[in-house]
Amino acid sequence: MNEVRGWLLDLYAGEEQGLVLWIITESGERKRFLHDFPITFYAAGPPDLLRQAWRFLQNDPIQKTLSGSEQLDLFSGPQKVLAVSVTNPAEQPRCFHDLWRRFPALIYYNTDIPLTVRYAAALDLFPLARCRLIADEADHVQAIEALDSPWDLNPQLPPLRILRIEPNVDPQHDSPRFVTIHGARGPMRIPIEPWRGLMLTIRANINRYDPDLILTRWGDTWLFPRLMVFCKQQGITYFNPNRDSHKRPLQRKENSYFTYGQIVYRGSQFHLYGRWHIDQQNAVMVGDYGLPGVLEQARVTGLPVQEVARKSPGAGVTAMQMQMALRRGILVPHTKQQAEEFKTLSELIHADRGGLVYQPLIGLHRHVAEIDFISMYPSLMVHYNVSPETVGQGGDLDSIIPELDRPIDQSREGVVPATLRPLIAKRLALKQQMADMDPRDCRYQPLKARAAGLKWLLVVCFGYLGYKNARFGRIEAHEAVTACSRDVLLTSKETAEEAGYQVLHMYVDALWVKRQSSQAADKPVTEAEVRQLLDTIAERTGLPIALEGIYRWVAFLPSCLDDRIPVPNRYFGIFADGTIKTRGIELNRGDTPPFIAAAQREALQILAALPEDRPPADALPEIISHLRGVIAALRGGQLSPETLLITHRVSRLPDEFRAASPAARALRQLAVHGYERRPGQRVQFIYTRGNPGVYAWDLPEVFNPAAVDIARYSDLLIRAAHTILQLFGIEKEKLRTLLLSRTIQLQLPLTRTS
DNA sequence: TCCTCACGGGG
DNA sequence: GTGTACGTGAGGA
Repeated sequence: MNEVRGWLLDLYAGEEQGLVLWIITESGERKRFLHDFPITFYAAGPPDLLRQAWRFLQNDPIQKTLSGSEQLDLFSGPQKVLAVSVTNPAEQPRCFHDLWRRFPALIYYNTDIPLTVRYAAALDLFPLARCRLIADEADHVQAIEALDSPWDLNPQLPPLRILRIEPNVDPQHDSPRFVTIHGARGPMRIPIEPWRGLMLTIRANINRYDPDLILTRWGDTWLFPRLMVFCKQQGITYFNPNRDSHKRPLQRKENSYFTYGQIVYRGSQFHLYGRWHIDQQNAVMVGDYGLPGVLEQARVTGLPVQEVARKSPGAGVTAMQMQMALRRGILVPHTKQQAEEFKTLSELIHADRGGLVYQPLIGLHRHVAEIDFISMYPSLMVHYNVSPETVGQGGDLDSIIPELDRPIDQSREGVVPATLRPLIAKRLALKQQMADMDPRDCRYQPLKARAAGLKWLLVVCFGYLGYKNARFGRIEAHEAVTACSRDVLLTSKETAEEAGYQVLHMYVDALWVKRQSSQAADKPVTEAEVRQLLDTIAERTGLPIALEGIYRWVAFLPSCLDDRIPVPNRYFGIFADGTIKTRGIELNRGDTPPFIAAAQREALQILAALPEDRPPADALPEIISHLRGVIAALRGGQLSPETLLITHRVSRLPDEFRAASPAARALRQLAVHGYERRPGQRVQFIYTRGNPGVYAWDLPEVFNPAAVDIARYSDLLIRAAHTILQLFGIEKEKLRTLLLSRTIQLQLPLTRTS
């Protein structure tokens, strides 16, 4: 018998039996173990049908044990079920599938739970867990235990060996000539032709360095698929980037799927066994929270590292809820795998009609404090115990939320709040550590990435609650949360008003307040005063709340179509420290050409640079002169084509467009030259004069700068400038003259705002 | 004026 | 094989 201490690196079903575990030992070895781990799933239904199913399974050659038992359904309580325990995890999917095909009328549970999630629920062992195991001479695990927990704030992680491989250019648009390999030693450049040489070099590097993680760019969509195709053509069987030579890498096809109200493109995937492969170009969220965030998510969700790197956080939330259900002995219903997330982006961008939206007072306001609830929806779910199985259960009707016409059972913590509680606590604790640290400290960035990884799990969980296809979703629970949120915001408004503040605006989880005009409205409100208000609100609502900041001034914008109507989410302002915050204006949009976003930002920076005691309108001459400079550069052809690029994410194939929008015309241009864009991918173009009015970026022919549609870009610039300058009473047409006239007008017709 | 299409957060 | 918010704004017919 051997005792081994180390970290759990990888876990999957073995080909012949049990689970395969890869452990990075404390002494630095990478060791493969086998662990017997039967997988149980359940079927419920009429007794005679269950008896037929039992007989069917007895005649099926897959090794398993059958038993009758009683398990808890989240909604309908105890159920008599047939338990099917498949000895070899690799055979469980097929066993279930055969049964399901033969008995589609039965209700199935625990059929599609990821292996790592089952393992975490059964043994507290999650990806990257530190563990101690005892194995026999054949490396079969006899006993294993965790030495740390997903909720440890600063766990000790294994030292990972990382091999980086990336081509010199984007293979989608160009033909790479070499790849750079960065491993044990410094970078080396390997020519792509001949592929045989490239394959041998990569193989040699993998063998020599034995990396735990191969970090690539376009490894999913280009490098590995191409290498495999090459090897197949040449009849080469010895190239295997896995650490586990018993298995071939797992390839998944590219797809476009609908989620959060838009089409997302996900390239093909190339997963390894015994080590990880992450393609930074295909791991959508990696840019947001980086490798530390991915590892953090793997630890808390129990999903494999390679999966969390490529999936959206919705999959992580589902995994956490499944794990919680397994731990509590609650059945996880089988649903055919649909879109992985809630269908709307609403909770993400605060546009949910369920959340309270207030009409702001249009115009510029001085000395305004913005107060935000922290992770408001998750906090509400925990605070009010909102869960699919608690809403509408027990308790009396006039319970906690006046607006809510149904009770929420408070006798036991629900599955969803129980899942969220440690997540919220951990994120807050990490943020607390960050607050006590110098941002230049090398430990700061990883903390931030981990906190961001957790934040995303919290953000999507609310959407899941209302998603009818989610395992633990129920629309009533979703409504309960939004009802609670409105109640909380209204309570906050009352509290603020009682404390002598005027509430200028409220938006889902934030409110903007200033002193009542009777109370020396122009005297800056102090942080200490607002903190007092915060404490009162936190006390009355029971929710965590934070001061986003105190604005020198903030401007709420009217609708572009009717300047008397305010829109709730278009505003900008300058905080006391000079920081700019903007929402919903041109520079926030991904489809604004970079030079326009930059010009708008510059205008705001000029405003921010103004001494505090001067009125904002004093910045006008400098802003106008700056914008005139931008127009001059545009006319003079001094702007690089890249800064003129408009980026759109297209929702359909070129011939599926009903309207010849600029993006559609750019797509067609690309198609003519044999360049393909799948729905969900980006297309970039420049407005040009004449037909077709666009130049699609990435076209092989050279871009002619003389073709740029200067009038059109001027219009876009004027529009963006007007968004800011309308506050100073400058009409769009006046602005056009100010910016476009060839002679400089010395007198600026300015209306001062009070 | 109507229709189509795309965007949106936070740190 | 997946499902289509909602409000706003832009561009084209």
